[in-house]
This record gives sequence, structure tokens and C-alpha cells, in this order.
Amino acid sequence: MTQSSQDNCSSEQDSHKTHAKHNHDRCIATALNDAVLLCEQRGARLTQLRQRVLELVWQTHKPVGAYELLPLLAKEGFNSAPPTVYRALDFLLELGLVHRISSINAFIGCNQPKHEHPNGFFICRQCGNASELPALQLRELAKQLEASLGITIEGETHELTGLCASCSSKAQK
Amino acid sequence: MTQSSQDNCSSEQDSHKTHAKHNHDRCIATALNDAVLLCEQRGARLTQLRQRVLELVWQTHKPVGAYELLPLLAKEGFNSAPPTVYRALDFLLELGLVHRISSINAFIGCNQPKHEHPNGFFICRQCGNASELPALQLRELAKQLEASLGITIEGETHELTGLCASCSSKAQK
DNA sequence: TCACCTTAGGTTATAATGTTGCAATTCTAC
DNA sequence: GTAGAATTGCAACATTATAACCTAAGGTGA
Repeated sequence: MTQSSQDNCSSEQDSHKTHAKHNHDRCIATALNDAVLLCEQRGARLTQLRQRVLELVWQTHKPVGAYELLPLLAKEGFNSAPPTVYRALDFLLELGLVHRISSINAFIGCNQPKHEHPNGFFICRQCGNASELPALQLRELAKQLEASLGITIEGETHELTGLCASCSSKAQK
Repeated sequence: MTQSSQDNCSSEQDSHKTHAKHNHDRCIATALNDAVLLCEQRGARLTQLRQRVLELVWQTHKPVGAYELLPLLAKEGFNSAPPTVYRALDFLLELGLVHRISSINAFIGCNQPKHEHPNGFFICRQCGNASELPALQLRELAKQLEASLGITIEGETHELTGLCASCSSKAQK
């Protein structure tokens, strides 16, 4: 359970380094473990289908489209019509196990499902990896905006694009 | 040209007050005027179709879907197939005259097309109005994130939902 | 255990959103 | 006024998401 933060990528501080070599199996295992616990807590059923969809979403750190999942599920003998995958994704979204990135109509695993947090991502245009933005700064922004504009914020999504640290440094070489 | 800031809603400071009674004709006129100037500057052609699409987008402060515009254009004798409206919208997006709000697949007029700025909106779930978020705070956030994560941000979109100031105060009564 | 109820998933069809490719037209610059 | 570029018309199609209805599986209390 204790391990160097280089080994996986589930901790928030590391989320922007997802390009770096890491033990991705551990990412998946952690995500799955979190999911099991969360479902127990909430009395929700993590069925085979739902679990498999979660695993597939977690195969990479790149956002994945719903329709990309269909053939993968089919290959494994699952039914694979759109409603099937959308229902599974809706379930996972509801529990905060995945996020939706609406600017590219794609889904990605959440690495902090245990704690509610604003939905914010940085997507590298080079490598395609997406990483969550630090909740602290997003919350700070929201607080400021609420104070200055008199609004009440209930939901937020932030989607940034550009070059990640790794791709930036490669580009300079 | 000089007028009380209550009269229209084109200034950034007022953008969150778009619910309030205001001279909306002036909003449209200002937007159109900005568009004409910007097109002249850039050597771009603000054709009848493009201008009309811009006006239609500006009819309200609520984001409008591409497919909502089609029948409106048809009514006025314009061709109205999806590519027509999408091409016009793409043109307007390119020039920064409208923004796209991807979480709801909708478009909205930009009130500061003269200055490049981050794409950020607050959308009230009650009245449906959307207003731009202050560029200053968004830029500050971007700067922080670049510094702390080592990323290079090239594009950003922020989409917040909740209750606007007006709807909040009505809710309390 | 059984009957009942609720939840999950299968299946078909369709809605909503967005794009491609090519022909026809209009505009602009020379 | 003609060539080339930009714009629009038009038909087809691609992608993303949902509706409606039914069957199957799991959970619960008598």
C-alpha cells in the first residue's frame, strides 16, 4: 500500500505527470479498489459490466469515447449497443468514478472518487493524456466568482488544452 | 456612445447582470457594430448570412443550439441545412464573435470580441442566461496552473452552472 | 420457498449534433 | 472581364446520445 509516488498515478499531485513511465496496472487496481469500496458504502452494485467499463476507461490516461468502448465490450462477449455503455457510464459518473470531458465527448477515470471535487482537466494536444486539475485552485476561483458576481455555483467543468510538462520539454530539445 | 452601464449589457462588468431589464436592442446593435469593425480589420467578409446568424444568436442571452437556428433562417428565405449554419458559426467562432459552450452544445454571442480572452461562462439553471466570466480571474488561474504543473495552456473553456444573482435573490423571497 | 418488487441489461429504433464532398455561384484582384 | 478564391447550396453521411419496451437477475418479506 505504501509506495513511491512514482509508481502509480492515482495521487492528485502526480496527476499531471501521467505521461511519465509508471506502473499503470496499479492505477487500474487502485481505481477498481476505490470503486468497490465506494459501491459498498453507497449500496450500489458494481456489476461485471460496470466494472469492465471502468477498467476499459482506465486502460489509458487518454479520454475515451463511448463508442470506442462498444467493440471492446463486444470482443469480450458483452452486449454492445449504445444504451449498454451509456448506462454503465452514467452509473460511474453518478458515483464520481469517471468524469465526462464534454469538449471532446469523452470519458476518463477519476483518481479521487472518494472526495467530491470540481470537474477540471488539462488535455495535452501532443500525447493526448488528460490529468485532473488541482481542486484547491478551482475551489478558490469558484469562491472568488461567487463573491464578486453574487452567483451560486452548483456545478463546474474546466477543460484546458495545451502541452503537458513532458511534451513541452521534449519540444524544446 | 456614452451611456449608463444599466442600458445595455455589452460591458464585462455587467455581463452577470444580463437578467436585469436592459435595452437589448442596444446589445444587438453593439455586437453587430463590433462585428463589422472586426471583419474590416481582418479582411473578413461579414455576409448577409453570417450577419443574420450573429443577430439570431444575440436575440437573447441564452445559449442557442445550431439546430434551433435552422428553422429561423428558413423562415427568412435563407438556405437552411446544417452545413450552412455550422459554417456561419465556425466563421463567427474563428473571429471570436461567438463562443461555444460545449457542455450544452450551444453557442452564445461574445461581448468582448475585440480582445482575446479565455472562454468562460456561467449559466443560470433557473433563467437560462449565460454570462462571461471575468477574464482577469481566469487568466490568473491559468498562470498559476502553468507555473505549478509545468504545462503550457493554449486553450481553455470554463463552464459553470448554478443560480445567477437575480434568481438567487428571488429564490430567497 | 415462493411471490413480489426493484434494479440491471437486451434490443430496436430514433433523436440530436456535426461533417464531408462536390457543384454552383459570387466576389475580388488583376 | 477573366482567373482564382471564397462562399453557399445541396445531398449524403458520420458521430453521439436517448427513448421505449421488454426480459432477466437479484433482493426481500410472508
